Amino acid sequence: MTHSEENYLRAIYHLGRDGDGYVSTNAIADRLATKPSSVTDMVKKLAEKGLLDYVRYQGVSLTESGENVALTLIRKHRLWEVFLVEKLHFSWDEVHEVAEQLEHIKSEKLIDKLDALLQYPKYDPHGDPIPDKDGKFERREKKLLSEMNVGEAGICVGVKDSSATFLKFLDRHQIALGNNIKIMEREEYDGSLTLLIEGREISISHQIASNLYLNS
Amino acid sequence: MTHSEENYLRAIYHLGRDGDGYVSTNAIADRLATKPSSVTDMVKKLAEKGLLDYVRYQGVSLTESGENVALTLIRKHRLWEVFLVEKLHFSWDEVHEVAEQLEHIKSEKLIDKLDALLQYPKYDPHGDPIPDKDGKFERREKKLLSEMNVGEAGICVGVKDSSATFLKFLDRHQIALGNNIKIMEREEYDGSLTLLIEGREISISHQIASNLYLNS
DNA sequence: ACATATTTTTAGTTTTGTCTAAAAATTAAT
DNA sequence: ATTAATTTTTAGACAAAACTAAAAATATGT
Repeated sequence: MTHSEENYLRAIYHLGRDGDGYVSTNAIADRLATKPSSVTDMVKKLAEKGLLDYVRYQGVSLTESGENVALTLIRKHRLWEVFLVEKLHFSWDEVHEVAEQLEHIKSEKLIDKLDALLQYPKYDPHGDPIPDKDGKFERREKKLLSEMNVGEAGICVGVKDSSATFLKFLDRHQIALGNNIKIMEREEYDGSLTLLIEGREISISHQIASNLYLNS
Repeated sequence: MTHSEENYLRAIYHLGRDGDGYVSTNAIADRLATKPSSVTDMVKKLAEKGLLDYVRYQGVSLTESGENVALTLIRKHRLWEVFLVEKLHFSWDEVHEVAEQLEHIKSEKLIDKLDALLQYPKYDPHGDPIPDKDGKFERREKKLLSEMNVGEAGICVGVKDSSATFLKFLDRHQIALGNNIKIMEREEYDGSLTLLIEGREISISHQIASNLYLNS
């Protein structure tokens, strides 16, 4: 399994999550910043290896073994992210890039020991669940802040967009996972919300609200 | 800088250490388990980039910038080895393989933070010195056990051979870095030694003795 | 339904790092 | 010193993963 093949599988897994499972060539190309023709080539190779189901002009979906590989990668990626934040004091907007490299290190023992060092975390720094050795993970109940009603409250448990720009925005506005958030008001005109976060009152746009998850 | 290029530079650094600095094509090929013709190609490329001095049919030596790259890699490799032993409880014979992968991770911040987490160690688990950010390291005074005289004593500070087989041998015979060792007797016939290690008496062959360093 | 637009695939290149086989240079031996 | 052995380099090929440009299939709009 090469780095490149692994990157494809992880991308296809993520793209399949928010869809019916079938992923288009263009979608993969976009996500990996590559050309559709390159995707076609790679997708054929992965299908050969039994990691993908592929029908020409239709798209691909992960086979069971493909999904297993993807879940192992995601496990590694997210464990490394926890390590970087907890042990090396990286901020949550800096970890993705480095974890993307670390996830390709091949050593089962390494990842199991790392898991133990971190005391078997269930969620990464962005609130995403970490699969266990068998690829199982808790699918936590959560809902988008933008879809909640005035008066409701909850704990911030995740972000939908985990780009560095968004995460830095949250830092600047002192919004963090674990914060207690209550919706005080919704502006009809633009959908912006007034929130009570850990005692402070703050106003955020609809765009921001649609990228924050609260528990439910 | 690709993984492969980095591997060549590190290999050339190590081969240059125990020699006059000039390294032969075959020596590199052997160390990297590749063919001499491949080495010639790569060596040309690295010379193009100003990392090596290369004269056809003569061999190569690192330029200053080549040596800097090599020292950075060695720094990363050895820091990761310390991490694996200290934090993840790997044994010293298991770390090399994994560190060989980890040393290629590109993130200056990562390595500085790791250095801090480990409290700026000066030596790796095999007693080899860890270069600092500027590539400087202490060249510790040490001598081979095989070259010491009966009656002399010292602390075990390093191994010359750091292959897994040798390290496991030392484990089995309870010989570890930091141990106090005194030479009790030398057998003239085969050069084997009787040692007093931390109170225990033990006999080792010349081969073993010529791969153990004591301080001096 | 038909023409047009979009998506996907094919065909043919490129780059990187490797290889084999053969040629050239260097080193060793008698 | 000339031949033989070894080392190193060249030349040509290959696999992986990407690309461009053009062709084929699918989807869309009126």
